[in-house]
Amino acid sequence: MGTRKRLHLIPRQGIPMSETPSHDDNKLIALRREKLAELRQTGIAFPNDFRRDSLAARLHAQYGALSPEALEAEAVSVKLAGRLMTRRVMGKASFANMQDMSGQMQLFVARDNLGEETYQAFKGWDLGDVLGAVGVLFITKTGELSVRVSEIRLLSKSLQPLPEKFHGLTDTEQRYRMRYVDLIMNEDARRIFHVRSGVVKYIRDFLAARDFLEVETPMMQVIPGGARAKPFVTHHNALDMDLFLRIAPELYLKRLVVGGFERVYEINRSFRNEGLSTRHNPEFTMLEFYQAYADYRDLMDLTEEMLRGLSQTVLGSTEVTYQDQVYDLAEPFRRMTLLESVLHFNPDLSAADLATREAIVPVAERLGLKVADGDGLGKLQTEIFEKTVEHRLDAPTFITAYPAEVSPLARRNDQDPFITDRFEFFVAGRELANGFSELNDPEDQAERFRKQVEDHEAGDEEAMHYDADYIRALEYGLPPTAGEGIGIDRLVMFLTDSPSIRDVILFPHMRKVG
RNA sequence: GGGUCGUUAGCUCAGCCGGUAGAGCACCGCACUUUUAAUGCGAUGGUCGUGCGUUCGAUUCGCACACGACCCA
Repeated sequence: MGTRKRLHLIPRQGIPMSETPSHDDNKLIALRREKLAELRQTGIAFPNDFRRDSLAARLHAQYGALSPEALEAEAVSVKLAGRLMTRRVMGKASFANMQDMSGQMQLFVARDNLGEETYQAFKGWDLGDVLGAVGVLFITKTGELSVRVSEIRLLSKSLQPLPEKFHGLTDTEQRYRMRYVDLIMNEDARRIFHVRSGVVKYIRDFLAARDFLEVETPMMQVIPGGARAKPFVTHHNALDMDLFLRIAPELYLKRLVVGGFERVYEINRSFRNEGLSTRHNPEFTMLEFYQAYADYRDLMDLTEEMLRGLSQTVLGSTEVTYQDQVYDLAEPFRRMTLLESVLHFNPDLSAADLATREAIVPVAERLGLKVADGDGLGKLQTEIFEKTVEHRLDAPTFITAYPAEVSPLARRNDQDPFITDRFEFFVAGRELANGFSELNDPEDQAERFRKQVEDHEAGDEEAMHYDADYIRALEYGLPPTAGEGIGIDRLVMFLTDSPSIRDVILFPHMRKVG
């Protein structure tokens, strides 16, 4: 019971409602509870009949630039609602700041405008309380747009004291566990999730304008497919069967292309049963889209256009600052093959070192990679790429020509069947996107599934399963198609200068409190 | 999984060589009708993450555990 004093802040685990103590040993909360009890006795403690007609930010935009005289002449009446954030009491008059979804507005609250009784009540309210205020706009002698309040009411009593007004809530653990407090206190947290919403909206608009159809495919799957990853398992009671949370929507989306939805996309969660880090959350949001009669080159062009427009629209600029580095998305993205990039970043290696399994094994071992008997040339090439190149791909770069061995769902290259028509997109040393011309040869796909099953049986937990229904779908004929996945969380990290994926997920996964 | 660091008042943080803990904000009281980290005066608030050890004595030293942050695989 080590965190006794933290129980006020961290939600209790496993305590039934009925056992929740009715008293608080914290004086601040106890005092607020007493005030609430008094409210219950004198009337409706949580009224819901106040209607606002204005938002703080809109008023600043509309009236903030007016002269005090011009504003006074307009006599603008407003009704605002929001949370009391600060208060400066100077005897019979006070200033306060109220925060709504758009921003903050200063209130001038004076006894002579409200009457003694309401003014005393106002002084008894607490920071964090939700208020409704009616009044007239004016500009203070220090030049701040404010409301001269004529009526003010308490709408929701806040029992929990807010963090300190100047520093806010800074402890990362508490920010993630109690995101609601983080959002109340930290402008930057609000900004990130506004950007995130803007990113998703832009992508929907971008794809809708190009005739893509948004769909939702199963998140609970009998056969988890579409990626190399360990799935979560859950259980369906009525059917008495295990189901997997999806690791990717890919195979279902391609079934829809078979069905004639020639341009489809989905933006939603996938789940991968791997460790937590600043780059991995067990559930993450991915955009996947598929376009018939297009190849991976078309998608590289589309990706470039989308990211450029996205940055311009959401951030107002194609220049993105991430961790003190500036990336200009207006410049053409670099393109190189996987082998070219390995040679570029490993000047001591020659093409011959990477050309055969015999030559590459000692290279891999020298780099500290574990080489298994089943690892072919393509897998080793890719592992060397991941180890020596990936984190150094700073400027926006498409890497192409991934080996077929590590791309079981991608179409082989016509000239060189060892590689596939695939790319991954990197910026700031991180993979943001993965796309390829789809493998639509059902016999080749069946063969590659069989190879995956062999790997799985040999102990590779991430290897894919054989999906017979997907093969049957391909046998009906998948048009030549290209598809791509973009990690929305990582994209938002990049656009919001967030070092951790947890900064861009509202409720990131945390270990439960002891 | 390994390493490093952190956990002290509701929040943000000090706390030296081991002697039962301080500040600012918030809260409470008083004063104050244009403040904005309001101001002035006064008061309250602590199982120092948890457990075990060393010691006459542990917030401080050691070990284990919990949670978190960063780095590595």
